[in-house]
Amino acid sequence: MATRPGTTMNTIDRLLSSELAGEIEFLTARTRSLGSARANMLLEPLDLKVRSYSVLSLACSGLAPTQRELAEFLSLDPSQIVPLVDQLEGRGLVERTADPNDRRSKVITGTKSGEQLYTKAREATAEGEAVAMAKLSKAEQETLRDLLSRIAFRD
Amino acid sequence: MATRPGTTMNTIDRLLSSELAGEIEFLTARTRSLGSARANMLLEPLDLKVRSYSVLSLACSGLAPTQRELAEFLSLDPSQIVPLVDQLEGRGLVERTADPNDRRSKVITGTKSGEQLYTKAREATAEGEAVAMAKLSKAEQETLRDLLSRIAFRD
DNA sequence: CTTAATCGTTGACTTTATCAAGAGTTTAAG
DNA sequence: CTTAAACTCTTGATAAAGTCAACGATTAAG
Repeated sequence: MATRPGTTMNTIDRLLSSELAGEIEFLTARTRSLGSARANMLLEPLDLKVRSYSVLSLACSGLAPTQRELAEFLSLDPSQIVPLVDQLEGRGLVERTADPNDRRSKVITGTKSGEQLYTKAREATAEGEAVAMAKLSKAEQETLRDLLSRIAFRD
Repeated sequence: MATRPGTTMNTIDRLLSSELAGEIEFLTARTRSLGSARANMLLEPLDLKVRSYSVLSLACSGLAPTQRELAEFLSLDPSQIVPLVDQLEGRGLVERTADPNDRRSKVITGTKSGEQLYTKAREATAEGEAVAMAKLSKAEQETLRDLLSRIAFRD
């Protein structure tokens, strides 16, 4: 399928007719690439990245996750959680507490200043999300959230 | 918000009530992480990964993309395209051709054997997509594709 | 003709991903 | 109770991916 001569088309519009452009795998990859780039920009003034923000968010959720749980939920290797928590703990934003029920595990919880920073960070990611979904109606946004949630957590 | 004692909950169900679990940014990141892991598994017998598959797909699309266009469409740095094309070209799957209109650019096109491999690879990724979207109705699948496409290519 | 901009490529460097092994803790079996 | 197996965090090695500046060749602008 060739481009009609005479029409000026940018790269994206041209390749949009490819089979790849219709694949969910590709669409999610591109969406998350653009989204995390923007989120990282918005989080930079707070010295956070998407990764550290995600850990901080769960730490401040009141759900008292262990590092193992963070790794599973965030699709990361347990060994990747260690330096993330190290850094946040070093800044006084989260705390490691030995789980009294199972002293192998360490529960990660947000400190006061951790929660204060999280509040600001949450505003940043909310803004990023608003920008990303600007072209969707509120109803469509909720539909997208529901559909993605169901395929991200099937099982 | 604490878990009711007496109920046994796995990690994912517990953390599903977190604020993070409702963020599009997080949902797309998790979806693509699970999806690309599965796609890589299914593509492994063909000695392809999601990355090389994507390049092969666009090379076989008939749209004759340049390396620059591949980079932009795939959200990659131009320097990352080089070894990807090198590898595919070394296997005789794609060809680099100097663009006659602009000899700075190199157009990437699939060879006969490249197209044959792409046919098989496309079946693999289609199966992966079917697994990922198993819990969604056909109508919901098309809705998801449309919504994602609109936020992946806004502008 | 000169200058600036673009494309592919290379190389250096940082970040992220993957994997095996170890110390401490808990669970299960005998 | 004791021993073996399984689990959690941590470390370290290694591979893969991302970022960025610079260069030769080519094209576009003035």
